[in-house]
Amino acid sequence: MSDSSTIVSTRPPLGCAAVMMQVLRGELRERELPFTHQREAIAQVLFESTRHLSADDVAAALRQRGEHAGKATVYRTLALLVELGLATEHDFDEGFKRYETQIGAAQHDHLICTECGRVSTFDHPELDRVLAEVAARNGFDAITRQVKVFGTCSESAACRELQRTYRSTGSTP
Amino acid sequence: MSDSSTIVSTRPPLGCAAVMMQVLRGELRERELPFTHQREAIAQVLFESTRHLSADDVAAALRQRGEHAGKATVYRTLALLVELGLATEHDFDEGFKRYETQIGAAQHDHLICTECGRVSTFDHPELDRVLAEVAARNGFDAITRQVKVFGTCSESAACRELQRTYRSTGSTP
DNA sequence: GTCGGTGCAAAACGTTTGCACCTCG
DNA sequence: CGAGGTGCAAACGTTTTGCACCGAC
Repeated sequence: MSDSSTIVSTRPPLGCAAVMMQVLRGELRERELPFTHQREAIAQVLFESTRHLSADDVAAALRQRGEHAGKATVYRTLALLVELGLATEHDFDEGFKRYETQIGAAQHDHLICTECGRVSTFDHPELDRVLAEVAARNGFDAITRQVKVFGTCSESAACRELQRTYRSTGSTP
Repeated sequence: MSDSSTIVSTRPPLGCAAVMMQVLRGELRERELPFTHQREAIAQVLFESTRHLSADDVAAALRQRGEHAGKATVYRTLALLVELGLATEHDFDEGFKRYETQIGAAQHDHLICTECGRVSTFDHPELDRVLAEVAARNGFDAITRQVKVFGTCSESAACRELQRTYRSTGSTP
């Protein structure tokens, strides 16, 4: 078992994209919804990416591949993927949403650097336990959760420098 | 347009509006920023409220008190309060932001009912410990966090009914 | 008196929608 | 062939901004 709460700049895509695409195809067939070129291209971009993509990022990635989809279609398709459980939507307080492949039912949470914008993920088993306990204690049926820790990362020299500054002055930005 | 009718907070009404106002006055004086009527009125509305207010809610509350502030001023003042550490901004995925008085440095987290919109708060000491541990392990300096659990509450009969349904079918919305 | 705040309207922003046309199945 | 998807532009709702005027200190 690997140490899951270390910085993994993202999930390994490995052969995942192909598998996810098969899942998508199946979900669409099951619902008798068409598997269009645009849906394939947009899903491909998301499934192959190791980052959290905005709708704009997806459109740009398509352009770079020589493909194209109107932004309405990008939004509609991303919403569809979320609805099918193949993607998750995140709001990192940037004024827009980001999307990420959702592999299986596994939840993971985010450390967001307010300096450089890097987002890293972690997964701590105790967190699941604690939140389940809180929900139970409040008669609450949890469906999904969002755990975001904002702060300063130690990935770049600039961020480490900032950490040193904050620590010595005891201040926070 | 924001629909404020559904959001209820379980945070106990504190008689600390006056105290918070004093803190605000002090912070402004320290920064040599003027303590205007609008700032006072907007802060008063927020400090006296036990709910999570949208900018629109604040404007409406002002109107009800016979006061007035342009929406630009409302937004600017709420941003100021956040910057001064006297308020926090929340995004409950409604398409707009909500604001809440921030008392001291205490963090608290939210259970959000996706059915009725009720927002309740919780504070679990273990959560602090777990998140601090995760941050430390990742060389991350945490400044603030957001923990949101979305699901179904048991406050109303309708929500309880829904819980029963989901439990028996094993499905999630 | 001076610097910043305020109000209004207009702009900006990400996102959604209406509608004619196209495509998958 | 028909249900549904797509593209474009226009609409949307929230938030921000430009600018002339006003008010706190």
